[in-house]
Amino acid sequence: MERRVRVRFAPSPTGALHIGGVRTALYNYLFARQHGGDMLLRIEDTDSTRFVPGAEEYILEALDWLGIGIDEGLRAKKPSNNLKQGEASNIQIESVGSHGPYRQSERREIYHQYVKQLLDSGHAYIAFDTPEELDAKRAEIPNFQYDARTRMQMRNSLTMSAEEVKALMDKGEKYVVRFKVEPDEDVHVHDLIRGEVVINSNILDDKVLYKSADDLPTYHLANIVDDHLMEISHVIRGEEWLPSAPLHVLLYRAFGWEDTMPQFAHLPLLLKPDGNGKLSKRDGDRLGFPVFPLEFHNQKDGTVSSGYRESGYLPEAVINFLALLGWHGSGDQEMYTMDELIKDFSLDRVSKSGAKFDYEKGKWFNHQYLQLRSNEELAEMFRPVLDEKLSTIQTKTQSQTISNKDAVSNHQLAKIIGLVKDRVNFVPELWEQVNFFFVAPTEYDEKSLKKRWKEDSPKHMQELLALLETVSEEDWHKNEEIEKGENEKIVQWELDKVVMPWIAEKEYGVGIVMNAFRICLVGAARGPHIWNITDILGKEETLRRVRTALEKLS
RNA sequence: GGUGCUAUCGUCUAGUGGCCUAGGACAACGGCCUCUCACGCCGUAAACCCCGGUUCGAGUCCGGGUAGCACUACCA
Repeated sequence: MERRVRVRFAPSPTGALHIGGVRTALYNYLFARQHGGDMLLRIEDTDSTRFVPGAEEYILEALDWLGIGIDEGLRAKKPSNNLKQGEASNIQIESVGSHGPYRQSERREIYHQYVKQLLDSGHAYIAFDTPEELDAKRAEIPNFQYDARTRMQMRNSLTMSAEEVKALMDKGEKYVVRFKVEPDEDVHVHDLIRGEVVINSNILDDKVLYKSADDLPTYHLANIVDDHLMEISHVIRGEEWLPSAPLHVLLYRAFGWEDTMPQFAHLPLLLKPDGNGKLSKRDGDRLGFPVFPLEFHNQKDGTVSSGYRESGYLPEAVINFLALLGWHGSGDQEMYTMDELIKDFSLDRVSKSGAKFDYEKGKWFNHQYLQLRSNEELAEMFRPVLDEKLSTIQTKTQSQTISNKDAVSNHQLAKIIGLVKDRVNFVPELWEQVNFFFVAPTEYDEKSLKKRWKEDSPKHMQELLALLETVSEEDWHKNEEIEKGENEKIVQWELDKVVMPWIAEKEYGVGIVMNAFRICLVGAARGPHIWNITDILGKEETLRRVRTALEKLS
């Protein structure tokens, strides 16, 4: 039977969406798109005590930012990519589709019906054991498990008369509904990634399916009922669910839904970069990289978690990076657009073993995608960073160290960024590369001075100053592209034609003069090509900086 | 403790019995380019967990060890 592909991402709103969860969402999305199916988003909020306000919005906004589209269920109503850092999310949530509601807390009545079905068919029973009683039992008996061996010693509807049970329920006694697992049976789970997994039912316990305390089912029941009702064809989720997959198979069987049971695929876990174990929020804090897509302000515990977006990551880089963590394409390709991923994705190319989170590679991906963005786009992204930096400097120094601050047009900024973008991994890092264009050096890098500022340098700079003063404003910026060899171009600057012959004639040495000049302009021996710098700075500012340096360094 | 999953360079991985003298990418290292720092380009180093078995032939199949991870809640 060819079934329409319908997959779901079903997070719990218990905080920020973990990067591992993002990858799960991505794989689901790629699978759905590839098969022309539906990607649903369902919120699994059956644990009312762990609900964190804002988490739902956060999840939807994160997926929206990354371009992981939702066809059905809950999704962000309008994209909001222009949030300032730290600003609370203001997204609207909309619900689309005919299989709703898509929040489990809004599906109580539906679950009642199915709990009753299991009770009536004898696949489940009511248990009155309190958490305290269970704790006592666990303390008393090592490895205690509520199952076929022990349930007849407990307080439940199997050991009590119907009248007793009814009396207790009428009295308002809290109870749970437990799944009655039949012993001595090998349960087979067919996993698309791992193949056949067999577990004996003896090791399964009688899982709680429903708790009367908050009138909500537990994950297991809600999950199976919803996946069935929502006609989910494939369940793609983290490996941590593999041990409970047999229970889920048993549930499908108990409901009589085995013929439409979804196919399972359990994804390998994302591991800590160092040592072992699952990647956690704390690893991010400890090792200094984000574990969440977006910055998150947890209203419940007051913590703030850094995000990829706020750290300067491009969504396409995060997607590419995540896609390759646990999956590999059919060839040696590393750079993938979302469309290419959709084409090439395949569950049987998902690896079985956990993947250590390699943050360095993530940086490399961002570098690659940054180069692909236009200078204008980058200028737009960098503008807020620049404004902030400049205003702090201005208030801090109280002095007018900022040259042409107000004159930085988008065009000019884009031009500057074009000179340096290939040396940064992140947009905010641009500042370290371009700061000298906006702020004249007030001090000079010691190491550079030691190596590049020689005894003769002041004399050289005096002469260079005199020479440069003779250059007309027009010639100052003049340059032309000339062919050099096969499809290689070189920019020939007019200033080069003026300065180089002078150096040659005086036999000063290009390196020593140019580096001293560079120190005057930049404050250190770094930066783009010198004539690009003089071009951006302009004649007046260039000469001013040389004079300043001469004063300070002579 | 029990159950399950997993096991190739430091890391992500390719590899589905001969194409493997084990390939690619990140990181590292070296060189080239060059007025500087980068980028880029070129190159180097770097791995089949162990022990058996099957086979003419094993990274690849099987068994056993070992190790790592996950699960073992009225959490998901």
